[in-house]
Amino acid sequence: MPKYQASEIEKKWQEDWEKNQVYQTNGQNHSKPKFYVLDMFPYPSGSGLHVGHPKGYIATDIVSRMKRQKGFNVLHPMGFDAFGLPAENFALKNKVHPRTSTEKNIETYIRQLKLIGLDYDWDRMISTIDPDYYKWTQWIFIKFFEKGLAYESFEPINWCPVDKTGLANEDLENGKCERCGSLVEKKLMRQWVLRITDYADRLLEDIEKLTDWEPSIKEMQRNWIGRSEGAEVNFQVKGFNQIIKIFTTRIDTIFGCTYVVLAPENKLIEELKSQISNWVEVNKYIEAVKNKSDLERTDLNKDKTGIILEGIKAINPFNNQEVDIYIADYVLNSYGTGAVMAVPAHDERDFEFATKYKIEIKKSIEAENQNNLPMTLDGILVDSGEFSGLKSTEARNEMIKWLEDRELGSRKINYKIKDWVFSRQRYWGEPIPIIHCESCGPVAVPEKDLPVRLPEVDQYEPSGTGESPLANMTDWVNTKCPKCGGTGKRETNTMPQWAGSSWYYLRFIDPKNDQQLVNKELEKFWSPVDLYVGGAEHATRHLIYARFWHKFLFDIGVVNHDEPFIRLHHVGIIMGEDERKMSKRWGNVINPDDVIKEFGADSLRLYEMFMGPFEQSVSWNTKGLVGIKRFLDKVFDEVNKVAQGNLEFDEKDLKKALNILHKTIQKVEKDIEEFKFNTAVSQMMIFVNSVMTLKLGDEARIIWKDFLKILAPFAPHLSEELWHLLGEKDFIVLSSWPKVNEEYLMDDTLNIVIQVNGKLREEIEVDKDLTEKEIIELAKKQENVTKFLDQKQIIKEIYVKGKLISFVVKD
RNA sequence: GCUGGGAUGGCGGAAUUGGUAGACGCGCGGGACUUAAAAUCCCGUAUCAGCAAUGAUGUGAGGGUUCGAUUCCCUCUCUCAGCACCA
Repeated sequence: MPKYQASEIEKKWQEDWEKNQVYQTNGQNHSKPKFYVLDMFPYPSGSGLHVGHPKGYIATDIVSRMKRQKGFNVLHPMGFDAFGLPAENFALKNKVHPRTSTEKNIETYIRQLKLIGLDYDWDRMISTIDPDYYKWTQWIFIKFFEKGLAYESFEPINWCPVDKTGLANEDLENGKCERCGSLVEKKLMRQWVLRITDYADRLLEDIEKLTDWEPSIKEMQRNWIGRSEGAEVNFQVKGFNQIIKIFTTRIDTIFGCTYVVLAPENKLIEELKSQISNWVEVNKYIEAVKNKSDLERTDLNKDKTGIILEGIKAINPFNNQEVDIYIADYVLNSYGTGAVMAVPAHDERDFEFATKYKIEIKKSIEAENQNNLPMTLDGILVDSGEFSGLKSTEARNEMIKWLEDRELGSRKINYKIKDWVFSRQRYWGEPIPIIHCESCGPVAVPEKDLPVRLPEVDQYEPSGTGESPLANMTDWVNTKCPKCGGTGKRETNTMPQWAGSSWYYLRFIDPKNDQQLVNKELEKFWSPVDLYVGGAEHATRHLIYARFWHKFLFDIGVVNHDEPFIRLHHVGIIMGEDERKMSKRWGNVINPDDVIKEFGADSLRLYEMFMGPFEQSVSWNTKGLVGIKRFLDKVFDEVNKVAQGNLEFDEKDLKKALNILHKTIQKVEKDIEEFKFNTAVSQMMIFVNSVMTLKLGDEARIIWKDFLKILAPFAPHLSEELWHLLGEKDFIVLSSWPKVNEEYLMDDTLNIVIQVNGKLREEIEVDKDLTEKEIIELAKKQENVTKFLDQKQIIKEIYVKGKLISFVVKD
């Protein structure tokens, strides 16, 4: 008998599949239903793939193969997100041009991915660094610019001193740079910003439409967008024209307001400067705050600090009471109006501050059994003038109406999400297609001049001055204004890593189109992406950005749907054998190439699916692979026996085999749909363990062929080999998925469990045609049941059809 | 602090309209084959008592609903992830 030689088999079929182009998507065939399944494309780092990376790719591969077998026109493409910091830093470190190193890395990735036997249509591969690709990234930017959604801003932004670039809010983790972990500084600089806040409401509301997304990811997005409903209230500065606008979600507590706080960066302070009698001290405080890092400022454990503005008072519009004005760094300038009304009795932060600075604490809400201050729950208003006695919820509506009638404020919704800081002071990114003209201001590069190619430079290290390395390229920078023909300078900032990935899924539909971003008819057929799989770390980054761009493209008529991804699954991380994240630093990285060499790609695929629930993180365990290899060995040996023929036959066994086969088809199909790959694999093991003991004669060929068809998405190479061994000429990967025959699913007998007072006492096997009455009578006769029924009164008999009988007895 | 998950044998994990807890795999114990080893095959494997039949206990802790709870409700502990002075 031959032995299962994975590497030979895999090489042979990979070459054969490629030669016959079995995985090429026919983009024009719209007669079959479509299925677009997509992996979050990787950025090709220098260290290549480790075994954790392909887990999600294997899952989508299995789904796409099953869908193909079920008659769908499948689109399953792969590409590379090749711009951005990691690629550039790798290149800097290794003293090569980023393009050279990136292209080399892409080659490595493709080689590794091909070894795994994934069914990508490589003809559609895209790379974000390809000028034919980033032409359209730039085109989208210009559309944003034309619609006023891309604008220049001069506000202070997050600046990473190590990576030497500005960052978006989404690029931070606990006040540190998500890439390199350095403390982020505030830096005042010119930057391009995308007005994502204009879409905040739609991004939030449409989460409801994403019924096939995991709830956890949706919740993260909701929190990130952070909508809060409240009111803006005008507090006039006594005796002056200036108005302090504050934002609050708890206007019902306003009669308890005893002071007002401005953020140290609030521009109003400069206007009030001349009225502030202790300006010297105040200015000192503001300077001190400026020198603090963001992390110091936002440290929750620290004491709250602030300073009173002497000489001025604010007036509470509801009761005309004069209250003190403070500045304090616990108020953020970047949220709401950068000013708050402080109600120490009903807000923890205000309470802490008021206690420290001995400010009056005035109660205006009462709730049952809540006597301790601060009391932050809703309740009944007290000492609140005409609003006393109202419930908080009612009061909020009434009081906003009151304000609006008098034009002293209005209903207001605020979001935590900030506009997207979109420029990077780095070399390796898409140039922002803008020309600055002395007379016209910033002007978009005309569409016919796209792409604006990233020039080749010798020095691409970041300058650290806030200028992009491109600024030194005078030949490139100096140009003509497309509008007036006068002298112009090119924008030298580049786009962030996230730009290219915010729309790439559209390009796969029509990757070679140089006339438009995507053909609208093709887009209509293929969009949206039916299944999208990738890491959970993208929940509030890539996935929000991509939804934002997609909605914009929808608004300008480029796409036909307003959400890009119908169904989303996140893949759980594979940890090292030491239960730490796989990393060079820990020396626990496992390379798929090595695993494939030793066990074969099919074993790797099956093992990664069998390890545990798909979404959960699990540790790698090489011993676990042994079990999978044994399983595939068994399949190989059994089918070889079947191929040799001369097997014994038993009619009863055939019935059993058909029963287990069809149960397996049904379960595997359902499990793949539900992303429960681990139980699909166990079911296939159950099938093999039981069928290998049966006498099936020549019928075995039929049984095993059907089984190979459902094994094929998991272990395509082995299945293909054995399929041909059983005499088939066409490819199994193009065969049709077996249909479940209900007739074979029926069992002849039922196992009925008998309980007495809820305790399991006996199990009986009965004919499936017996009536309820007959089964109960039979149950009562069982020795181990009579034992417990004896001398007792049966007060209840419960029968769960086909499953269980429960007697309830009393002495 | 807020939000969302999770806790089941020695290990990874199964079990959903409340109905046989521990499927499948690893590991471990015993046996067969072998001069021997590996591989392979067979049997066993939650805990306690028992030769066994069987009985008792058992799904993070405590309570509740129910004939019956890993599953539903209440209280709590631990843990993972995301956000975090967002007014």
